[in-house]
Amino acid sequence: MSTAAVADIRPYHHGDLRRALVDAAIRILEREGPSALSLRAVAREAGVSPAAPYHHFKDKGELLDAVAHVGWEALGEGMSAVQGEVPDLSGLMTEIGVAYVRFSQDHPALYRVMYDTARDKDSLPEGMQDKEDGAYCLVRNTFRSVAGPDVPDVDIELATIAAWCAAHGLAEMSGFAQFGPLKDAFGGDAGFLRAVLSHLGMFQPKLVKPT
Amino acid sequence: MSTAAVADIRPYHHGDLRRALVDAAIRILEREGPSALSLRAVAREAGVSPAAPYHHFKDKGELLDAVAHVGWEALGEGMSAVQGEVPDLSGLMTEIGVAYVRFSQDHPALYRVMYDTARDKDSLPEGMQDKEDGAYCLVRNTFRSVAGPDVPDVDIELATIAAWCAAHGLAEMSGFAQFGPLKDAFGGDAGFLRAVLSHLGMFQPKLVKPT
DNA sequence: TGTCCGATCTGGACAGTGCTTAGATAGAAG
DNA sequence: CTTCTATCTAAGCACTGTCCAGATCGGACA
Repeated sequence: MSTAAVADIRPYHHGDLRRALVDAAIRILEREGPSALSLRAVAREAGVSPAAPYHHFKDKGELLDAVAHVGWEALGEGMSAVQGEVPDLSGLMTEIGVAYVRFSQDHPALYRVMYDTARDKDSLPEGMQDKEDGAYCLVRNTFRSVAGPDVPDVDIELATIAAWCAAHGLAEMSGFAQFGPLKDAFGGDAGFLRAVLSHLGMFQPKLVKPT
Repeated sequence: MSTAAVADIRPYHHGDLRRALVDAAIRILEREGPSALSLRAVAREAGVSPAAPYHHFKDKGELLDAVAHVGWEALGEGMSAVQGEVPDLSGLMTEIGVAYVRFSQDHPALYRVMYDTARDKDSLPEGMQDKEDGAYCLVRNTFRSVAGPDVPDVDIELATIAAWCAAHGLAEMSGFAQFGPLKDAFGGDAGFLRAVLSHLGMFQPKLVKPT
């Protein structure tokens, strides 16, 4: 009878359940963390039977893949956003690193899923190196711009890998906020974070090509 | 009747079940990976009822803590072992980093558990900074030896954190071996690994105190 | 317009999980 | 030899991922 409700997203079979499930999963992730993310809970959150997801995803892993993909897109956008805000190229890499770690702090559960699903497949996350606008490409292109044209590609790739490893390690460690030396390091302004990043040679363009 | 069997570790109630459970867990971890590590599977592997572990560990998490602790001890030993093998202090940090990544490659499942159990507690892994011989202390002390006495403690700490983050990030990435640029990077000799480490300023003592 | 088809969703079931409780067992202490 | 206490088992609860038979409904085709 009340089919006229404003946002009663339940017209026929469900409209776009696949999308709704991914959204529901992210909602649970942000609200209760990764340990609460069961397939049944997602179905419950979306107001659907426990077996419904299986008509859109092969299994739970495939749902998580879709969730992770959304995460990679968001991370890529967050990293791209700082590009116009920094005047000198010298500080750009550092700010991209800050944006990366910030994302992992703002969406810790999502960030975890992004790497966990990839780990189960023994391959780098798909969304990470998507097309031209993937987050990985962004870093590599930035290195390419910062470095002179005389720097060979292999060094650019090496630098990108090193920077990515450092940022990822930093992001993981930032979760352990109670630890003495790391306390207050990742909260508030990113001063300490920038200090650690500056200790990592990769984020100083002059070190792109070490002797 | 056959109580005279050589290694029939089942004398009374079980002897030392706690230890046996941790060993069984690690065995499962190395054989089938983290996803197969259920408490019931551990009990099965140890030849004991599913409820038996609860007399030695509050819950599954506490068992994993014990497993992780064994892992941290092994990692610390692995990192310490290279100390006598490198003549110059300059290369020592790099070799410690290599030892760290190597451990994560040799025991990927155990390595994952070591960080996962810590993450649930929002604090750095306990075993990591144990006593004087913890792995973290080893790195800090090495930095202390490499750097001159004029380098303040805060910079040593900063360098240790940065190095740890970089090594951890590298260890995590080394699992994604299928990725183009990383392919062959972590296998065989550690040449590529050393190259990436050298790109990370932290592993070059001269960079301990950046301007 | 009416009928059927195929995609979508439900209800129920199965094995496996973490964990609890009540009771059995056996080593040690009296 | 009895008793006590730590250890272990059996049975069961709520939950999970996954599959299956059947219900439902939108759209295509007549």
